[in-house]
Amino acid sequence: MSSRTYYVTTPIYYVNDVPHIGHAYTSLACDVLARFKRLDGYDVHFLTGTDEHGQKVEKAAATAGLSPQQFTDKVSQSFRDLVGKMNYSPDNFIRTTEPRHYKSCQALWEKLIAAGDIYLGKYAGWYSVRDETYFVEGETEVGQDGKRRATSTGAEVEWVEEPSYFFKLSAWTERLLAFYEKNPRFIGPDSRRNEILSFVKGGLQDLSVSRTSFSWGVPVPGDSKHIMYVWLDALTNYITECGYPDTDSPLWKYWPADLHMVGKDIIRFHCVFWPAFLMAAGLAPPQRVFAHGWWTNEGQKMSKSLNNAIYPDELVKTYGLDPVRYFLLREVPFGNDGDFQKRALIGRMNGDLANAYGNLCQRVLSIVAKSCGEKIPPRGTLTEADTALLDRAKGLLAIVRAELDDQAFHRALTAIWEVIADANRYVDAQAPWALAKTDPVRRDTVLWVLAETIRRVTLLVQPFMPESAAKILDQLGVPESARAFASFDAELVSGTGLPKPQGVFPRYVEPKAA
RNA sequence: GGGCCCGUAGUUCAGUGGUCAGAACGAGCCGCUCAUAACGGUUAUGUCGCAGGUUCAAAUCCUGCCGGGCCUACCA
Repeated sequence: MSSRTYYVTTPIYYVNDVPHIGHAYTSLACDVLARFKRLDGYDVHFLTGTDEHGQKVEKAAATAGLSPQQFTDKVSQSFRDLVGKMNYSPDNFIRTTEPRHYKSCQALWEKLIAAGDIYLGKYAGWYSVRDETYFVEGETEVGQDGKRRATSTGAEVEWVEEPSYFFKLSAWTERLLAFYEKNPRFIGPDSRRNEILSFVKGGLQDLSVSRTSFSWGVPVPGDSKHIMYVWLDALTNYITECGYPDTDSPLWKYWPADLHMVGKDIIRFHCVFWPAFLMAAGLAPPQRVFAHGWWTNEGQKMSKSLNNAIYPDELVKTYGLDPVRYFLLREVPFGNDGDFQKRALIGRMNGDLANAYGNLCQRVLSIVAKSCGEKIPPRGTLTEADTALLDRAKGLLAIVRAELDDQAFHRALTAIWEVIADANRYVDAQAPWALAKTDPVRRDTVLWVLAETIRRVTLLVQPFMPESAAKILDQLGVPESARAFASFDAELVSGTGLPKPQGVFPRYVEPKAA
């Protein structure tokens, strides 16, 4: 294994929800990076899992007539199932209810206590019984009747105080700003970085990191009335996985993580609280946190009341797995919000996959099958047009590598598809079907150049569409041992026997309206 | 209220001072026939949100306005 490690994580998903397209999207992005880095020779660790503590879970379990543990066992499984359905390749699936995680959280807690960054205080605020939540003063207003209510929900609130441990976040403002300054790539995209910066510059308040109002959580060491704040608990999963507190663990080599992929809603926890916790405990913060955007459904926000959430299994069933994977990362600049449109998905599926890429493979491979004895044709002298196309294909690896290091999936794919378009132009310009009669030697060379171009393109497609890419590489006679990027420059060998070509990307035809 | 971002062809977007403002998809026309009726060539479409200003020169910088989005702490 390579000494270059790459540790990428999804957020751990909160089990009070069934997996929808948002979860699928985050994990997909991580999966593509993990697969790419493995092919590129890194020692990769890809982690996903579920966050299983908190009041909502405790309540939902009670409603379902289950113990919290039974309840989370059940819901956690639906996220585990998503891994298979979407063909993700995590190295592990962590759950915050695992004993090793309790140990890790408590060890971190004790470190923070020892460092003087956690103290016992009082948590006070405007509590709404109906909403079961606290509001800060600014989120409430006093009505005509003299009663104070939460502005957002309209529920009456009362002043409540409870003992709570606090993390001295206020003391970290300057150190965090210095950290962001020194690590300009810590937060992506830039728009989010700006938001975090202005948030932190506004000054930080101490953070309540324990609760006494419910019990489904990690107990605070030495004070069993308290359980840990779910975010302190949840974030810690990233180091639990690496063996914390045992820094001699074989997995500790992966820390600090190269990338925490998150949705834009949880960026603050990852970019402010998490590095502060880690630095306070004397641990290195992650290298980078990237926040992607949200999907809307045909222009509308997805919500429970509209009942318009998009579920990955339904998409996969209708359109196939790889087209969905491709669409999600190609359609929208990663980091922006995106609108999910059926029409757009079908357009990508038919235009980019079936017509451009699939048909390119098919038209080339079928001539090879018919005219070259089902073998990789011999390669003759290369013309300028040949080397021009081959050079563009060769250059793709460096481009895709750079784009993916910026999480610019859409740009990586655009670059690959430009070469596919070049290849289609090249087919028309060279017209191998005409060369069959006039110059079969030249025809063979043209076909070799095309097959070789498809090989390079397809190696790079692997992380995005693993199954489809594998089928194409099979049809090109590329052995599995030659599919990592170490073999990127190992050109096709003339004379290699080939199987019968078969279409890999079917066109999508709308079923007759019911 | 404060802060950040956006408004460019039918659609999605690229373009941060300087050739006639670009791409993709969609549309029209032409070509090809190897291929999943796929592929290639070509044409057309824009008061670059509005109004001022700076400059030899602005989609690109500044100001104001209109429209839209996001952030503004313990509820994941």
